Amino acid sequence: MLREARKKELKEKIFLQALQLFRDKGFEQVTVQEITATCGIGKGTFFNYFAKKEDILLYLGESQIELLQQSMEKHRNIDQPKKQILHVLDDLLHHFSSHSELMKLASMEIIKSASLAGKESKSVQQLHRQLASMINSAKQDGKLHSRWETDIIATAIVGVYFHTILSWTLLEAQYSTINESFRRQFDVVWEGIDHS
Amino acid sequence: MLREARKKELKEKIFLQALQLFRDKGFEQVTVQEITATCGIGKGTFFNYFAKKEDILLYLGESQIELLQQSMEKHRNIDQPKKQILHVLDDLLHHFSSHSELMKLASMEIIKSASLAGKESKSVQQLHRQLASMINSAKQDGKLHSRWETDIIATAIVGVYFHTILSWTLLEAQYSTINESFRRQFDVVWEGIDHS
DNA sequence: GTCATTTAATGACTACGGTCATAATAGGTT
DNA sequence: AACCTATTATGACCGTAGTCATTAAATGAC
Repeated sequence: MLREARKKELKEKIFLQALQLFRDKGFEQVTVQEITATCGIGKGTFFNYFAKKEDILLYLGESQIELLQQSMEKHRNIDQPKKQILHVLDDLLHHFSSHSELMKLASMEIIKSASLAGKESKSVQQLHRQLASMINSAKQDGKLHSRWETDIIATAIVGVYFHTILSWTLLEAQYSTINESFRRQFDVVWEGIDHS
Repeated sequence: MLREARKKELKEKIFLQALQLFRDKGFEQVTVQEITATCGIGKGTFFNYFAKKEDILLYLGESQIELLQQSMEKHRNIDQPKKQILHVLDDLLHHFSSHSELMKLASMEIIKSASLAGKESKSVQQLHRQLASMINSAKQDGKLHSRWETDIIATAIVGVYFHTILSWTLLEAQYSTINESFRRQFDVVWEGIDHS
């Protein structure tokens, strides 16, 4: 149906224009009026695509899922599960670092909406799911021996990852610092996971 | 000066009335009008004391500092630094648990404002400082031997603590679960800290 | 007590996020 | 084409956070 294609196209347009404006002027300084004017549509139309202004940031978080999948594809043939997961998460961290200001805001919104809704956001769920799938494969291929259930392992890793992101937003550190800190934390956690 | 006393008194009144209303109806459902009406003052007066409605939540976070100091006093004479710190942080967690809804919101605001301001909030700074002071005392008394600088140790512990808080807001878990998880994480970190 | 000055209180006003009833339009049906 | 229905666009409108010029009050000097 053409309808669907148009809808998605317009949503993408609103999303991209909004991001550009946010980058230029900062989230708070951009009004919904401004976004819609830039897109050549009426103000009300915005809210047909995003329930709240903040939802642009949630969508940004969700759009990282694509990146995640690309990265998993890229590192599909790495043998050691630890290395594989580390590479994937490092890709995410790296991307995060190159758009840090907006990504920080997006993280806040993801956490906030998750804590208000009492359930995890789409993007966190996805990360969890993809990690679980990597871990399961590794288990089945005999590359990982652990007494923990896959879900528990995935949760632990997501926890470390988010802790890293959070520290970053708080400490305003460089990518190299954060990455280093992440690796150290990951080492500790992995030691508890892998009983090979 | 009487001026100062009155000011503080009114700020406290606004703060307490606002908290009560937030608890009754939820943060979003309470208007500034309502808060000021309950206090018998004009709407504009609110903003002489708190720059934003959200700042009530930040103030709530800061008010935990008192609790922190009380707790440190209470456990001042515990010999082992590990036990001492664990007791203090457990007190904080426990208090957090008994006002969890508001404290979750407050945590979000603390993190948010910290990430926007690019620096840590008062409450986080205080926690860091007090931990550092405990650690330093322990070092000087020969009760703790570590190759790490005091600040690094304090940062690591604050990190674990905040990770715990964050997990809590995301997972909607019970106090006992969270507390258990915190102890485990703390054990791991402490192992890296203490080289006695 | 009176005047001057600093500080706090106030509510009309502004700007923006979000709603909603209505208008426009696309797709399908005959 | 003519009509009907479901979907999308729209901007007037509403409620509220936050501003600000003005008023009121407190403090201090003489």
